[in-house]
Amino acid sequence: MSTETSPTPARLNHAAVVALIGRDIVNGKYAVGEILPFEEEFVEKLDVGRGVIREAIRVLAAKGLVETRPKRGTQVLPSSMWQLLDPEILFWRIGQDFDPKFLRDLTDLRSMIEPAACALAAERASDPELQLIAALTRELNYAKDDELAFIEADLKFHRTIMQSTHNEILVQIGVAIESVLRLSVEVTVGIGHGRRIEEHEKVANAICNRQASKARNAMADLIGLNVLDIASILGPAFSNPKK
Amino acid sequence: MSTETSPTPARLNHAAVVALIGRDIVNGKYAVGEILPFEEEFVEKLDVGRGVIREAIRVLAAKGLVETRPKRGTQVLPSSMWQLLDPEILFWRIGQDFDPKFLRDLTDLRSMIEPAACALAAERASDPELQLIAALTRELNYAKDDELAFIEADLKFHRTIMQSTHNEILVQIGVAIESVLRLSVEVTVGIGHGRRIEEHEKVANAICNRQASKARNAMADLIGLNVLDIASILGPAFSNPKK
DNA sequence: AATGTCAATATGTACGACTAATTAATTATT
DNA sequence: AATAATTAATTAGTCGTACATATTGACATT
Repeated sequence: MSTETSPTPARLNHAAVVALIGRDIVNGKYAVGEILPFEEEFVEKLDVGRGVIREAIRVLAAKGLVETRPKRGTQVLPSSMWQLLDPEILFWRIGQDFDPKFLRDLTDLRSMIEPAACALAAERASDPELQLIAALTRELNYAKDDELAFIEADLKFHRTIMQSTHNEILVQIGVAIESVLRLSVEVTVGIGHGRRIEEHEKVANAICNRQASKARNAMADLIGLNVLDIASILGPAFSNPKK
Repeated sequence: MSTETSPTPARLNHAAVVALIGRDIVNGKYAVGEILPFEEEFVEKLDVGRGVIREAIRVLAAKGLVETRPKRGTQVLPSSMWQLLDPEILFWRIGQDFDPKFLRDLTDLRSMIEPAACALAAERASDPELQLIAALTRELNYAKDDELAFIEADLKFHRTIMQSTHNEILVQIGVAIESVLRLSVEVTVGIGHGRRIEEHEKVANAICNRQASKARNAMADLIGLNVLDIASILGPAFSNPKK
């Protein structure tokens, strides 16, 4: 039995290396401007072939995290170059801890995008999409006692609105925003969703009646609630984050 | 002399391969869901090593364009997975031709982001940043006869506002929408910038006096002008693009 | 002090062999 | 005949070495 403990130390594959180094960069273990270890060092430290390291660094470069140059090595780029909305980078940043500053940035974005998207959806949504939105508000009601189902329905509600704008870019930003959204739902677990459901219904009704500005305002109200919820958990660090 | 015609056919490097395949994907030469040629085929067709192909495909995968799996090959992902705001992807799409649909999507985004960003900037901008914004409006005036300088000053004006929100994500989105911005400036070359400068001054004044909602409205007006300019060039295909 | 040359070095590329995983065809089973 | 298990074929994944290329920094030259 003891012979089975480590059949082979489970060599890292390319994706694991990307995550390993990527996390260390976005979390500041490697400072901006710093040259990170040379290929050969990674090769022996992680016990993988050089190709794996190279491909991993290529991926990081594609995401704007690093830049490679002969003789100088691989340098960490300023964070203004990072593709912050890239799902992986987002995951590395959110997964770790909730940097209040970054959370506020995402909330800013959400406050700009979602209300405006509701207005667009009210104008552009197809009839089937409107029906889907209406159906989802009902589903929210059914699921109000099942936390997990409620969260999923909530997320799908917002996602559907984004899709109803018929704007590829907005759909994508919507996916990025989902992490804040999920947080704002999760922090309210157990305190009842009555108010939340009401607000969702207002949004849905406005969209389905094609009242653009009403939909915008309703969503702004909804987000306002969420922001209060988040702020009550994170305290002043969120509303007024350290620079 | 004839021996010098082709010293070496200038082998493609990794970045060139990324651009080559990436362009073909975003422009639909490889359809969504399609399996693109196997590594070995690229190797002989492009006359490069297998590592180059692999690294290139890794980059494309990092940008969400493709997904690789053993035995199946490399498959083009649905465009909802593409990192549309990635500078390279943006360049491949914009550089080619102006897809009216995509242009409208970007304009939607701009209409949501920039006015709200002006409001934020009015609240959060530091004093030096306010001075910079003021200085840039003056620079716009000086440069009104030098088209190239005018465009650069215009872009820098908008960029500075984004930076004044102190929001990393907005700065990045700002960079992404710069391409539409550039277009909207370029289409008006030669017809005088008087009106445009006026509008910029309104925006700048509102921000510098920390009047958030006034700044929001001024920027919305400015964008409204730009949209009209673009629509007048592209015609109905822009305002009401084919799905 | 400015410029040009050269050697050191880390990334860039190539090639060949092998591994691993997944699909599809084949065979065995019910 | 339909279904499940087995096997074979294929393609991405990895490794290792050798060589090419480009950038840097030191040194020498003007």
